[in-house]
Amino acid sequence: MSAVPSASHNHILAALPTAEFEALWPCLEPVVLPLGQLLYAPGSPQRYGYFPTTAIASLHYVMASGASAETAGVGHEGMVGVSIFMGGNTTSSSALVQTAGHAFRIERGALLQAFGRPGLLQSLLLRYTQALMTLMAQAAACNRHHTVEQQLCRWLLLTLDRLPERELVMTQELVASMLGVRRESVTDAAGQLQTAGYIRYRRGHISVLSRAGLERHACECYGVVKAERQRLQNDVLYRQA
Amino acid sequence: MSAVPSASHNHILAALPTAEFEALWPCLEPVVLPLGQLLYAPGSPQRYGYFPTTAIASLHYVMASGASAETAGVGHEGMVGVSIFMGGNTTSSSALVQTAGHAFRIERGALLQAFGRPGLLQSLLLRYTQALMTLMAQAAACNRHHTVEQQLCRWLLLTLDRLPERELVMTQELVASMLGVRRESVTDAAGQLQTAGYIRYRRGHISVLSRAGLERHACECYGVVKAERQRLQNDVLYRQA
DNA sequence: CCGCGTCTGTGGGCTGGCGCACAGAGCGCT
DNA sequence: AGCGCTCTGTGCGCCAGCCCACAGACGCGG
Repeated sequence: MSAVPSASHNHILAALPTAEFEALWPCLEPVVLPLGQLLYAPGSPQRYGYFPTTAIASLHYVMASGASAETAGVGHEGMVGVSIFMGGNTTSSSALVQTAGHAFRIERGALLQAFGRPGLLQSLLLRYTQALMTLMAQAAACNRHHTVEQQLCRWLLLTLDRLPERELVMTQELVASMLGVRRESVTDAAGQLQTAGYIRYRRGHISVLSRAGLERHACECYGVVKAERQRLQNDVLYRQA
Repeated sequence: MSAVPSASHNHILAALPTAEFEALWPCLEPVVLPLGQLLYAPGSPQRYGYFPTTAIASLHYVMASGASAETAGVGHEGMVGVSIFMGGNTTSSSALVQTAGHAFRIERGALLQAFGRPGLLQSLLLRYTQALMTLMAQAAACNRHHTVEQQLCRWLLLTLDRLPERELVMTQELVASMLGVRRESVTDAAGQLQTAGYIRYRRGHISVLSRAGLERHACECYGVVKAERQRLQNDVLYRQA
């Protein structure tokens, strides 16, 4: 995590035409995002937007009781803080860093200004927001209908897709809070997967041994999300051409 | 359902300045939406956007198994088909008419054009889309953590808020498919509420006798959604001024 | 006014996930 | 090397919601 990854690691920034990128560049500030950092608290105004390069953020909805659920994850394919340009100033969700890493952040005002200028950025951001809605819709259905084990597989795969390694740094407690389930349920499910030989668990580190196995056990949601990401990516390339 | 309600019944249309509304008006076509009509199938391109006046639509996510879940409802406060201007052409959700009534529809191209013109419409639509995301995020959490009875209360109240009457035309089967649960679970929950004297059920008609009772039994989500709607409404009024 | 189709109520068995409580085990730190 | 904290494994009892099957009940159309 020492060298700052290039801005082009973020798909949205990478898709911008040179002129637009150069106009934006002075407003982008590289930041390190440590595991667990809260990027937005629900209801509070958002000062910055974040374009992750190697970090992964997780959007959560937190209820009055303290129970919560992940509604979407954001990695290098997207941006955290869409409500800045969508209007309304605040979200009812909170965003926290799920995997430590780098990102570029931009001040609220600068983002608004850039969004207002005609150009590709606006349509990229809107298109991404649309993809985010798809994720959320699916999270709702997945939460209702799929088992914890299926969801764990899906979640592991989605996280893995955004990482260079095959190992993630993550306690079961944390995974549980991501999925919005008990820690013990995760222990159970992870135990199954370990017995099956798909993963190996050791105190805050999960190594994936068999993607294929996980994919077999994951719910359909994984495939759908992956396809949507691909579609988004294609759109971006197409527009860039 | 005979006379066509005025376009001003839709909050977005009502909030437009006269000039903008008049530019849009020729593109708006009043339509009657019968119960159960499918406005969008998942994955297929969307030809029209809809601004409900008295109708209510329901956005569903349908899984491969056929199981589904409501991700958000859309009434006179909003618009169906935000993905037209957000980009990406299709949604993975389907939209169907949950309560028969009227709406104004607009062709995809006309909507895009109107959205592209600088003016209030664009920010109203974006602001509304943001509210929609809030709904979806909450649906995800609510599905995970709250009981069917709580969700039924919430759903009844939210629907009631958009209707002039205190009675809704709706079989339990249909309610079940909205909530993404079994019909029997709805029968159970509705039975409880009827015993408590909050509602009266008769073959496809639900009469609400005590809002207060429902509100006590609903999960916190109802209050949150209502507050968000209010906030949206205030934004709209503010911008108009 | 009668019959039939649809909608609603009920019951029993089953399972996934929750809540709680506690035992062991790994890792970091001194 | 040893201590202590946190993370992980396990074992209960419990309940909500699912699946399945069927009986009654309402209401519409002939």
